[in-house]
Amino acid sequence: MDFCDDCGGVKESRECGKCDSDPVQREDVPQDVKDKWEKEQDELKKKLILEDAPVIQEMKESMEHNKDMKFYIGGVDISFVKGDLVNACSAFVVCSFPDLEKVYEDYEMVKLTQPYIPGYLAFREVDFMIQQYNKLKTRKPEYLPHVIMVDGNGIIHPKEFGCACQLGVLLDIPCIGSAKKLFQVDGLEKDEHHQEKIKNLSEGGDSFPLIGDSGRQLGVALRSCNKTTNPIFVSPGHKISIASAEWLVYKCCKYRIPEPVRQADIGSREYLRQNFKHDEPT
DNA sequence: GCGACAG
DNA sequence: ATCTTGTCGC
Repeated sequence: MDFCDDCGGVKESRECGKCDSDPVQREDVPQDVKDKWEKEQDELKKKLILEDAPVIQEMKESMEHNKDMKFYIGGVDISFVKGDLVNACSAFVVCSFPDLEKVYEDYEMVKLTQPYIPGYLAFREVDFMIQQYNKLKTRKPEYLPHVIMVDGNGIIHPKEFGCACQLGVLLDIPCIGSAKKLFQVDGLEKDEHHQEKIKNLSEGGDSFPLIGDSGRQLGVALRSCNKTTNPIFVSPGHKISIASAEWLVYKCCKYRIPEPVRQADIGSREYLRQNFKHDEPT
């Protein structure tokens, strides 16, 4: 029996929608949906700001001058039920900064209706995050985050408008993308050149810029702590510069993944393990 | 045409 | 995204 390298499931079961050998079975997304999404990205991109909001400067100043101001950083992530293409848990957590204590967490079962298409992740996941942000805004406004970190990319994206950009623009607050794998866009490659640069990241905080064929820098590959050599890929989502995004993400890393996102990841998996039974209560 | 393709 | 087991190292 064959197993899928991507989802680990039996190939014939097509659990991840990707491991089928029969292209006819593949859920081809209508071209008009992609066209619609592309136009929406173009529209939202007009509002994109890649400069630091005042609060980002405040955070830096507070750190540099030992003021003891407290800030809040949000982390969002969605965990899935294996073998279930629809049910998932969306997490929104808030950590204090700079101490990185979890001060708020919200988990919600959601139904993923839109497919995952590289380049259009936001259309699959961002609505739930906005929903949970609004819930937080109503119920615990004292914990509203000054910045949100997203498990995905900001401007490291074919249109320089990834998930973190879309969330940032729609909420109009600073957002940062932190991805575990390099999205190979604008000529960015994980070739031996790239691997060599990774080997040269000798300690936590080391990084190298990700500059595309266009000559534009889209983000950085960051060794986020000493415990790992495997970098994360950081790019601004909205209202923050590349340098500040890198700075803030590094400040949030106790482990490889920035703490707010890591807590959202851990929390949502745990929530599924305890609350999800194999027949969803409508 | 072929490979690549965040989560 | 999801699964799995051990293994190596601090």
